[in-house]
Amino acid sequence: MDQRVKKKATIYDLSVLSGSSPSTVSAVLNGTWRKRRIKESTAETILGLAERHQYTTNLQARGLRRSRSGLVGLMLPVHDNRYFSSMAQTFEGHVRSRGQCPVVVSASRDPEEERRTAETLISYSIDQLFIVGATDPDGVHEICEPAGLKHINIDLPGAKAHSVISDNYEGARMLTEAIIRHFGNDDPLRPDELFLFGGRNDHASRERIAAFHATKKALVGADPDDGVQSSGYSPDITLRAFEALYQRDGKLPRALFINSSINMEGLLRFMAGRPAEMFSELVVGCYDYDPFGSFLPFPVIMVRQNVEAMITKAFELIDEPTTTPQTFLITPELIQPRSALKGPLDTLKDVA
Amino acid sequence: MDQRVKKKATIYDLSVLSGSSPSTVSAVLNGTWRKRRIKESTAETILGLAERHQYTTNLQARGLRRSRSGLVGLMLPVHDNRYFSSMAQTFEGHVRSRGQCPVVVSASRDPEEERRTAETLISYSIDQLFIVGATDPDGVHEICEPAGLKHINIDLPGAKAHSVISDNYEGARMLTEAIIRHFGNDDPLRPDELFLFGGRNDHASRERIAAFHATKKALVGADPDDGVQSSGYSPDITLRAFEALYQRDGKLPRALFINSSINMEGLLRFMAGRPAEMFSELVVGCYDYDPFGSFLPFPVIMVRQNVEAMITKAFELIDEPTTTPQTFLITPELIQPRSALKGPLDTLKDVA
DNA sequence: TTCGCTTGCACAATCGATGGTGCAGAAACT
DNA sequence: AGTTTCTGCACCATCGATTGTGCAAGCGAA
Repeated sequence: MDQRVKKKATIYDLSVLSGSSPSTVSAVLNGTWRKRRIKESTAETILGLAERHQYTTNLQARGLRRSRSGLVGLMLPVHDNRYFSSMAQTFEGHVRSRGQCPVVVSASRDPEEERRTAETLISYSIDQLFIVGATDPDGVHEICEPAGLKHINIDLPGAKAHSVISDNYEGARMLTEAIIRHFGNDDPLRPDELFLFGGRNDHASRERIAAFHATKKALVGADPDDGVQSSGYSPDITLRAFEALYQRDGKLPRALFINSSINMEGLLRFMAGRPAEMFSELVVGCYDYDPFGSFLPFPVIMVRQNVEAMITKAFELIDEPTTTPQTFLITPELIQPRSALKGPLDTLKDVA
Repeated sequence: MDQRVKKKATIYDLSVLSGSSPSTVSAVLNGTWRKRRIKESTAETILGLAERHQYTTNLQARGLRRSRSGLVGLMLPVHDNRYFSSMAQTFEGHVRSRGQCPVVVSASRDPEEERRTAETLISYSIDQLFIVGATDPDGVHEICEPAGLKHINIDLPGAKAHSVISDNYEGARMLTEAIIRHFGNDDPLRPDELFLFGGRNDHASRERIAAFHATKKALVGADPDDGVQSSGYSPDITLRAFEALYQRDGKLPRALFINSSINMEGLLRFMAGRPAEMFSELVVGCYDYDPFGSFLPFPVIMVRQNVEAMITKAFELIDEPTTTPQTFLITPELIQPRSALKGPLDTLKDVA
């Protein structure tokens, strides 16, 4: 009856067992049997057999035939970061609720890796690809386009496909303003007391830096050229930038605008081994939200990008017929220090 | 020459173009052509054509034929957590270096979802499955086994397949001891001043709770029954547990053992809106490492599970012929407060 | 009784790649 | 020259599911 170490049952096995043809079995199992005018009793027989023999569809075969796979891809720069991991979590929920299978991979912010990854995913006939924070979105587009793969950019925009991104300018404006206002009028911040760290030459960083400049200039009157220290998206490079500045000035500035939580880890590395008092006067604004980061011993104002809204919008767009590429801005949210917000995990049920 | 919107080139297309048979083309493209005694010049011709026409292998077709896919699966409870996201990051590195394609999915700590997910992955003929923190590892095993899918448990052990897990007892022992010793002899901790929060009825929690009990009893002399508050792996349930305790005692205990970083987020929620001073005397031990968590305004001693070692060991084991299931313990590391450790992201190259 | 429609299903091609087998023609050997 | 051994490749079945098409049996109507 049951086949222990045997291979998995196929429609051909069930065909023999049921006395029906493989095509009938197939129709019954994939739900198209009414359309094919299969008798109810036949269907029941086959479904019973399928159950008993633990039949499961070979999705590679189906995918080959249909040239779709039911897989939906999410390409991240990295996993190990709360912004991107919450993206993955949210994405999974959406894909699952559509009855498809989420596949999350990271491409390390490497344009070459991004293209290779896209190619691999295409080879598996994934149905859609969500490209998050790609270094070279248009390069990926060039891979997806000829393959007829629907794709959309998230977090960093491309010119060849729709993009859903944070309103980085507005977010950085809010954040810069909040940092400055945090000092009040008694002891206002001077231009050389607020620095920006992190980011590289991508759209998000450029927007944020522009907003930083403009807002700083508007509110504290000036912004010296050395106020921005690009240090990539690397904790260690950021650490070295802090060390260099500290070396130069003999102290840290009173206020920091940190371009991402990854760069913020550079600050942590700078803090490690140094006395806590050294940071007691510090005020930090961080473009990204991390619940633990929000409770550091000094005020950390954060910007939470609206991941849920971005993913939702992306799903809306990706199904639409292709039009000329547009970029959609999603306004992020300013988060006051010491805030523990709900996240995608909160929708999961849990038992104590 | 090039086919714009056309479908992707197949070996049949190249077969026509090159004048060779499909099987020859196939052999050339998958590298087995020397074994098949294909002339070098023939191979070159075909490779040239493949290049020119942007041929890429249809991996679903290959997978169907070979009944393997080149996909390696990682099943996580959730993405949005530094422990699991670092697991994903590390895993990806390993899989990539083996020339395969990582697929990361989460199953929400739901036994049913875990089994469904495994089944889906099997339907895609994934080659191996790494099962992380599964609620019901043996249930997943029952799915993998008949399908002939190599699998291994990580983080939470199963009885039916090899498991690689943290030495939870030792980790919790170290952590409990470190918490207690943190108070020194001047003002030693009393039994009713140290509570454990979080966890559920799984192997890891049981071990940790056992070590907590034993160590606490050994070092502070006793451990009242109410010293352990299971609150699942949910921030909100943990929050409510804190609130209940606070309600009861009118204050927080001086020391907390928190079972995971997810539960730690429950503490953050408790902190939100309450004055920082309320926590100035608190000492926390957290079983999990989160770089931001390490720098909270009170001492947070953390346990970092050795993800790299666990993944490495798991890869070693999964290739070996199946023997009787064994559990391998990987010793975690005690992390002093205010430590910013390197993680899997540090191996990535970055540009400023 | 015969025509025509419906019901219920079987047949067979197809998706793209793989790999066992077989077979010409050339080269080597007797 | 005849036989054996390589070379170099073509042929074809196969993986499992899908789907357009065809067709026999059943049934009602004329």
